[in-house]
Amino acid sequence: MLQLRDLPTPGILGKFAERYPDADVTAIASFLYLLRVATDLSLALNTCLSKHDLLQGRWWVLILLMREESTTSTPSILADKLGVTRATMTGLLDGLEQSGLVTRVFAKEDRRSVKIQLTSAGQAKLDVVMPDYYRRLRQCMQGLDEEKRVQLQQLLGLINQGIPALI
Amino acid sequence: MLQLRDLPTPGILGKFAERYPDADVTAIASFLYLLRVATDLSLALNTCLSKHDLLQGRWWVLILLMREESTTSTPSILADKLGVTRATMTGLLDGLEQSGLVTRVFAKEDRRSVKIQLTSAGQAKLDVVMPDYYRRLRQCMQGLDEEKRVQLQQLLGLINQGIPALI
DNA sequence: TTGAAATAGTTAGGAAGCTAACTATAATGT
DNA sequence: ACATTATAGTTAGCTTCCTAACTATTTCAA
Repeated sequence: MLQLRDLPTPGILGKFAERYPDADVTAIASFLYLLRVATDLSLALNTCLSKHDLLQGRWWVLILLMREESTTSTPSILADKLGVTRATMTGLLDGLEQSGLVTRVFAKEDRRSVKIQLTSAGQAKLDVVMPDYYRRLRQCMQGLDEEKRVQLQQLLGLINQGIPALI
Repeated sequence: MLQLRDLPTPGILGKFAERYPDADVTAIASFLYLLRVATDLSLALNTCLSKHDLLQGRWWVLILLMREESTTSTPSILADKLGVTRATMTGLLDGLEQSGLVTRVFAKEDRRSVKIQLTSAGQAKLDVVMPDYYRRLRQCMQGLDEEKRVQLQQLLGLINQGIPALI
């Protein structure tokens, strides 16, 4: 995502704002810091997951399956929910199937389709990973009380509304 | 980064919190929403940049060069500032050099080293891209007044302090 | 009812990141 | 002085994402 380690100093922002009058320095600073913190969170999450032989893509697939009453879904639904292409989902499922965490079951009602089923090994994997992840996340966020968490979500909501303007 | 489109509903979070008592539902919701908004911002930024035949990696390199008084740097310094490996930087610079936006100049004082120089075409590219980017970013962030921007940065700072606990 | 269009999943090939190994040069320490 | 170590940059091969093209099946419409 945002690899940039070297966020602009006020001095640099000022210099750029001089050449480019459209620059809104506090908007830029907030935007870059948001991307930076989110990137660091995502990297930390990956580090945490890789201790359990998982990365975000495969981990999310397991969680999406566990959300279902039947612990079952299809590649295309999973792809939509995860925001990846079906081609990418094929690869993720290949990996998970090889590790024995999910199985492909051919559907009878629509022979184009495949059901993806969380295996007991997959559920067992989640039962190890999730408590670890939740414990760490609780610690990570303990600096924000409930009020601040609500505040943060409101501010993020405002930015979210602005995203279409960026495209 | 976070591809997940389908953020957990309160109901799903409750179900998971039942099975995994370590879950802190407001922490999880804030964390996921932060990752989600940041991901959407990053995707939107890429969309904006790709209209100018750039992606984030190469664009940041141009900006880092422009920050320098001499519009000059070296691959390893650029790699450090961008948070990528030197191998990745080699690839980015290959692309930028092919497009004529930077040049490699062999250094006399240390013959292991190469100076990377922003070309006038590179500067011209920035002079087109940056105003567009700044204009869009201003619009995107206009829902937050100065006070809210400060608040956001403070909240992000608190989360940032917690990141080591996640690793 | 059968030809066209839509849908599910996979495969092939490309982009951009990574690590590890390599070459060349410089710095260091005995 | 010269062997060792460190540094600068590149190359090679891996991963994981993407798009586009493909196969198989189902749906729809004249």
